[in-house]
Order: sequence, then structure tokens, then C-alpha cells
Amino acid sequence: MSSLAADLRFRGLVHQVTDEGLEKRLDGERLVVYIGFDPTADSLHVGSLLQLCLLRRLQEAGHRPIALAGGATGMVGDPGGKTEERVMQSPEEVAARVEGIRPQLAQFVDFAAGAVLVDNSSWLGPMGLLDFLRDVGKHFTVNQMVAKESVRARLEGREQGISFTEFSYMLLQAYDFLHLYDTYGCRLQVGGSDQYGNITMGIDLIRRVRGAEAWGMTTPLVLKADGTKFGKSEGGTVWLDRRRTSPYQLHQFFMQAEDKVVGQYLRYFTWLPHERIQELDEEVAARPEGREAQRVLAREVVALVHGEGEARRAERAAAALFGGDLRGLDEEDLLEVFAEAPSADASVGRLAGAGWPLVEAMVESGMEPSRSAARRTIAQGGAYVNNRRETDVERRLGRGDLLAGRWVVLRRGRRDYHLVRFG
RNA sequence: GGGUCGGUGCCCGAGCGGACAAAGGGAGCAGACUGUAAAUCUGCCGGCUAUCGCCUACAGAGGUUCGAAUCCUCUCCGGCCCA
Repeated sequence: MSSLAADLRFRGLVHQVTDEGLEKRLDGERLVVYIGFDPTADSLHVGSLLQLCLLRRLQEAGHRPIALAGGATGMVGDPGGKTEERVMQSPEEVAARVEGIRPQLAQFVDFAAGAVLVDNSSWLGPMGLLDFLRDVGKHFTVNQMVAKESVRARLEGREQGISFTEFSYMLLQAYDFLHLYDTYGCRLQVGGSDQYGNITMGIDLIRRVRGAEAWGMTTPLVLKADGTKFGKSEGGTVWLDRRRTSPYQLHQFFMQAEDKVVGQYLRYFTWLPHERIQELDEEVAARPEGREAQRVLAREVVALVHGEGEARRAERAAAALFGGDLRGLDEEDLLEVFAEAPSADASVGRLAGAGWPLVEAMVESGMEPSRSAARRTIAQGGAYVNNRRETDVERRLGRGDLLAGRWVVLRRGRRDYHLVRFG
């Protein structure tokens, strides 16, 4: 990699920097840099992917990355970007979440090459209130804290207000930065654009207390084509934990990226060379219906998160399901799809006699929450059996519907597939 | 602590004794159009139910009334003002 700064610029990863000279330092010095991740759940989701990738990019360029799990800050809740006070979680819950996140963070950095994984509860936990007030609080005025965007929104919003607890969040984060400066010589903090205010607080603290210079950089907010938040799909949040979002589902999520944003996502989430990305940009412009860029993006991301093997499997499963005629699929294909896509087992006995009502099959496969919902879908023309539309609410599945002797592929809408295996 | 305004379905938000499962918008889902895209248009959108209908819902608990999201009492939670 010739120039990190140039690469980051090409990928559109730099939103704001606290100092114009930072780019030169990124290329000319070896910095210790940290990014924090608060445990808002026991898994990270694609919303954190940009930061995770960035942390790795920084390490690859020769810097030393610190991934910080916010075991302490997660107890408090960042008011930034929120219009309401957060619900507090028990210490046990937060600790459990940190444990869930830890391996995910570890996956993106290389410890052998010097990366560090820390949990801020290890230093904020034992810190006494009085020490905190004297050592940290004393260096900030409420005036400047109130002026921060994250707080002001809550003060002016006035439907909700803000608790002192959340108000204090920025000080905790500022202290994190100072602590990492003291123990690792960390002088750069990176975060999402909503973190800018918190980052500058830490920089101020380091300057005041240690007389040292530190820097900050933020990344842009990842958006969907319509400008709304990235990271949700039909099933809700898209997680990095395969138990919550399977590799196949993750693959589908990126496969469905809008034309307008695929190029940006390729820059954010893949390590493809610049020329290759530009090539794909042109491909989207020339042959959007080929979805080549989406295919590459989906494969790259799944490979990054779950490994090369999963990426291949997810891709094959998708190709099989979206390929058209399902009767051409053999047992092996189906087994693969079965393992990847949402699936369920059922007894062959149900197909005997009059057959198994499709409505029930749709509910039991987990595709629909209730018989009413299933009926509605069928009535609206959104239900398919083995890729053939079924509009008869009374439809029953029989032996004749089996593929390769024991499978039925249910589909809801354009792309929601569920497999049922009869045994 | 006092005063005052408020808490409505996933979210925002109207309703202020019967016509209310509750206007409108957003989100979501399905359909048409497509390319597993976007935009647009149409339908659905508390749960169960073939249908009639039944059940659960307007912060919580009681009460008034033939009848309450709507009135009264208390409780909880929040905003603002005062102390």
C-alpha cells in the first residue's frame, strides 16, 4: 500500500479530521489508534463493519490498532444520535455482551502484529467517583458540554430531557482516550461522524493534562440509497454473528444493495484494488441488471466476516434459489441450500392423504407468523411453492410437490426463501 | 415539594362519552413494473378466524355510566415553571 491517506480518500472513509496535518502523519508516522465499540447487544452488526474494516486498514498500513470494548461506557449509554434516554442494562448483561463482541473485534485485527483489545471497564470500573470528578471533571466546563450537539439535541427536544448519567458519557470517553494515551501512547481516535464531539473532548483532556497533541478522525455515516440508515433488512438488524444472521442472509443483504450505493460499499467493505472497483462501477453503469458489483460485494463481505468457504456456500445457495427452475436441483444442491437458507424439517406423514395445508406449512417453516398472515400472503399473490405461484388459499402440499424426493421450497415475495425437508 | 402540561397501535400523531382496532403520515409486507435495484402506482398492515365474529389494546389500578381512549380518583413515568 503506497499511501494510506490516498487509499482512505479513494474509499471515502474520511469525513472529518481534527487536524489537516493528520493525513501526512498517517503516511509518515506509526501511530497508535483506537476505535471504541459499545456493547449495545451481544453481537456487532453491519453498522460497525466500516469501523472494523478501518481498524484493519490502519494496522495493515503500519499503525497499531486498539479495539476498545465499552464495558463501562455501555453501562451508561451514549446520548449521541439518540432522542431518548437509554434503558440501562444490568452489569451482568453488559458483561455478557462484551464477551459476545470480543471475539468479533479480535477477528479484524492481528494481535501478533501488535494489536490490542481492551475493555474500558478495566480502568473505569475501579475508578472512584471523587477521583473521576477531580481528575477528569475538573478539566471541563458544563458550558462546553452543553454546547455539544449530542446534548443540545436532548436539551432542546425537551420531550425527553437527558439524565446526568448520559450527560457524563462524553467525559468517560474522554478519559478513555487519556488512559490509552498514558498506557499505549495512543494519539489518534477514530469513530463515526456522531463521535466527533466525544473525540475532541478526549483530545482536549490529553492536551490539558499531559500537554500532548492528539488527533481525531471520523468516518461518514453509511447510508442506503434513500438516505436512511444502513443495516436493516426484512428480518431486522443484520448481525455479524452467524447465529443471528446466517452467512446466506448476510450475503443476501449485500446482494440487494442498491445500484446507487454498491460502489460506495465496495470501497467501504472490501479490499479490492482501486482499478477493480472502478471497473465494477462501470459495470453497474453499463449492465446494472447483471448485478455483478452486488455479487462481488456480497461474496467479499461474507468471506471477510465468515470466511472463504461460507462465502462460496452462500453464493451457491443463492445461485440455486434464484436460478429459476428448482426441479433441476439435485440432492446435493438442496442440502447446501438447506444448511444456508432458513429451513425446517417436517414429517412425510403430513403429505399423506389430502395433504398438508400450505398455510400450515408456511407457518411451521417460520416464514409466516400466523395462519392469517399466511392466508393474506397467498391471497395477495405472494406465495410460491417450488418457485411456482400459488393463489389458492386452500392449496395442500402432496407427494407430487417434492423435489429430489424430500424437499419443498417455499417462497414468499420476491426473495424470501424457506426450505422444508421431509423425513 | 408545589403548579402545570402530557403518556394513544412498530414510530410520529389526531381523537377528548357511543359511529374506535382508533384519522393522517412514516416504517414494514405483498402485488404491478423491473434487474434479488431505485422511483412510481395498488393492496395489506393488533391477534385468532373461511365468514359472522371473538379476544387483546389508547401508561397502571380502581370508579362513574346502558356504554369510556375520551369523565372522576389514586399510582407510576416524562416535559416545563416555581420552591
